[in-house]
Amino acid sequence: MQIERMIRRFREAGLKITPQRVAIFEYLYTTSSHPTVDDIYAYIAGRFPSVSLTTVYNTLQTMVGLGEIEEIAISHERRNFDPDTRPHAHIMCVRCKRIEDIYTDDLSENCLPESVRKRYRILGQRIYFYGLCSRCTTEK
Amino acid sequence: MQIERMIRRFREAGLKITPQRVAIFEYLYTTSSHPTVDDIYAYIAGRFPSVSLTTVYNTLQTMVGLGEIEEIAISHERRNFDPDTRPHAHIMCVRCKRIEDIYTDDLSENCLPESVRKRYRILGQRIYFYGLCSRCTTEK
DNA sequence: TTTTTATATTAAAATGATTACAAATTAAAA
DNA sequence: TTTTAATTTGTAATCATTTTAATATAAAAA
Repeated sequence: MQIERMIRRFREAGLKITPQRVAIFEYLYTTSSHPTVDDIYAYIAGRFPSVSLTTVYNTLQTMVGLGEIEEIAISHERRNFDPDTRPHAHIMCVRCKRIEDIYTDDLSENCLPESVRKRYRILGQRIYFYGLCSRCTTEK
Repeated sequence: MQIERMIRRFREAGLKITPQRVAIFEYLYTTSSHPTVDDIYAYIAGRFPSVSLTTVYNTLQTMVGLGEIEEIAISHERRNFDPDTRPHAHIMCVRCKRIEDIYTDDLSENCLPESVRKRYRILGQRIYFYGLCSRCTTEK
């Protein structure tokens, strides 16, 4: 399971397994959405009332560093995290701010001209779509 | 010229043409790069020492609202603006943070499956690449 | 040209997100 | 069980952005 995997990855990196960290793993791999720091903090605080935001920030940063979760920069308003590291795109409703995954053939590689590819060591890519979801199109 | 166009657009929208706003237009359409709020503020402050950051924020927000400039969400660290509204992708060097334009055939439209397209009114899209530029690959 | 008025600018304070720090706690090795 | 290094916590500091209210000004009206 994903949580076991993260525990193993942390151990391998010489990091300690704390209940707070495990709770963060559980939240990330149990929620299907794309939580913000506050989403995660709210959940963890429900189980560990004394948890500090710093712990959440630190753990997320460590996981990003290990390549186990990704930061989604689709909006400057919020910082969302994605525990799914398979290549995929995202779409955000500009009204309700909900983010959805889009799995698709990886076309964007082709979009990178040789002239650019020559001058960079490519490390990653992101594709974001913006729109109005059906619910927000109907409501006024 | 682009600056005249912006003046016209502001007039049409019933907004006033102030020297501070014109200076911001000039900076945006004279610099080829992707300035941050602070880049713009630094330049304007050189010409109007008493200019306030609020004015820069307000003007940029108005221009985004008019669809004349775009916000680049390539990184959470910085908020970059792009006066080029033609569809194009961006690549950022993760070390020196420089952002470059990538003009390419619009492939990413294909990447949006019918099932998603049906449920959204699509308003925009962004493609970002991350890499190490040649300069940063060499330097240590 | 002068007066008027609505809008824009400014400065300062408020807010919100993130980071830094030092003391107390704890996981895990010895 | 003891030890030790890493982690957590709470607080304070920092940084970006927004709000607010008073002042200044662009542009329309006289």
